Amino acid sequence: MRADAARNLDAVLRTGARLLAEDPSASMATIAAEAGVDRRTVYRRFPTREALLTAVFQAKLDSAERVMDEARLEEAPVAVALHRYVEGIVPVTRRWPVDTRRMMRADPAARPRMEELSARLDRFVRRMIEEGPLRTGVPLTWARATLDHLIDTAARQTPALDPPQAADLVVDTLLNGLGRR
Amino acid sequence: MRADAARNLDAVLRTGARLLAEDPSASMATIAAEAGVDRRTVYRRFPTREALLTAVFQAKLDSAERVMDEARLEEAPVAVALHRYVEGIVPVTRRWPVDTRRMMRADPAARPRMEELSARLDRFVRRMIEEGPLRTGVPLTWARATLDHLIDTAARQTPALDPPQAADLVVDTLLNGLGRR
DNA sequence: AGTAACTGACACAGTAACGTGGCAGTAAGA
DNA sequence: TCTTACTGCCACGTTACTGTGTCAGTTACT
Repeated sequence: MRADAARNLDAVLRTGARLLAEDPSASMATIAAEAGVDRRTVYRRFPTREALLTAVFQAKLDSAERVMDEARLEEAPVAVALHRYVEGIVPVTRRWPVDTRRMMRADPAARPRMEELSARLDRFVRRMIEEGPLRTGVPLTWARATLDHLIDTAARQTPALDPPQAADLVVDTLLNGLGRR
Repeated sequence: MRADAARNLDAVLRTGARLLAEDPSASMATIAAEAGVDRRTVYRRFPTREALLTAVFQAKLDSAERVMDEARLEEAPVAVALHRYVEGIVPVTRRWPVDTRRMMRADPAARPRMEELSARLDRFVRRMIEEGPLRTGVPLTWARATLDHLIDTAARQTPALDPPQAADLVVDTLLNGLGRR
């Protein structure tokens, strides 16, 4: 692929992710314009609107998977893996702000992969409960949802924080809450 | 207004809220069908699609405002007000699951009212920091966002929990986190 | 039981987005 | 410098949704 083509492809993907995140019904024309590219160029890379969505989701899933691998969710000590995962996933959320739930509805084909990642995270959370960091009584689904939302909040609401700082904040809030100790 | 008309109106509003929450581009035809009502009937109550959106938002804002009043956010002891607010707002979130952020974009006219409620909640969170429950160092925006998201999670992910239980969970997680103590 | 309000069904024009075809111009890379 | 991959632009048919008109039929309330 030629260099300019690759540049355009990347611009479309990223712009698409951004616009679709804040308005899922953003038109192909709008995305193309915002990416500084002709509408026809978008259609050349992605035959249908759905294909573009799929590509965006794939990109997000790829990144998330890589982060999980590098955090060594399955083997590393939980405390270490947790911090590393959050630190890695925050930039991914910022770069691909598309909503995961909507993603699954819009592209059923991505579901199995999505659920694989989700299950992996669930196993990690269970490990956090069993091996110490998390209280024993806490329901797995609640812990999981809380972790997801804290990450989301840190990624979106506090763009000023760099990933390590954001990870500190998330982990501390998850473990200790915001109350006086 | 006749009784059947009121029933239909309510059905349309609630169905609209539900469908629009999971797909902001849900068509009037879909909403009408799901509410068991003719498309024309919806248009009789709400001249435009936007009018329906506005009505849904108004309904949510009305409920939220009432909850804040009843929780006496400004006067009651913070611990009491917090629990009462969460307990009251969880059913509101469940009944009107529309996303607040998207709401503001879709209906700029609702913005001032929305921001008034938001500011009220911000003042309450500040009071929580000053008067004890929350740690002193915690940034207001982070505390606020965390509270909002915990409420959201409890309302959506754990439909089995009744409002008091959900409030217990939210408050405990907010103050103490999920870590071992 | 009678009246007025309300509803459902079909039909219609207007608009916006999707996806496609063709072609001249431009810029990357040998 | 030359080839060719790539782009921008205009035009077109198709589909889906919005919003409106009409009217006969039904249902709530007096």
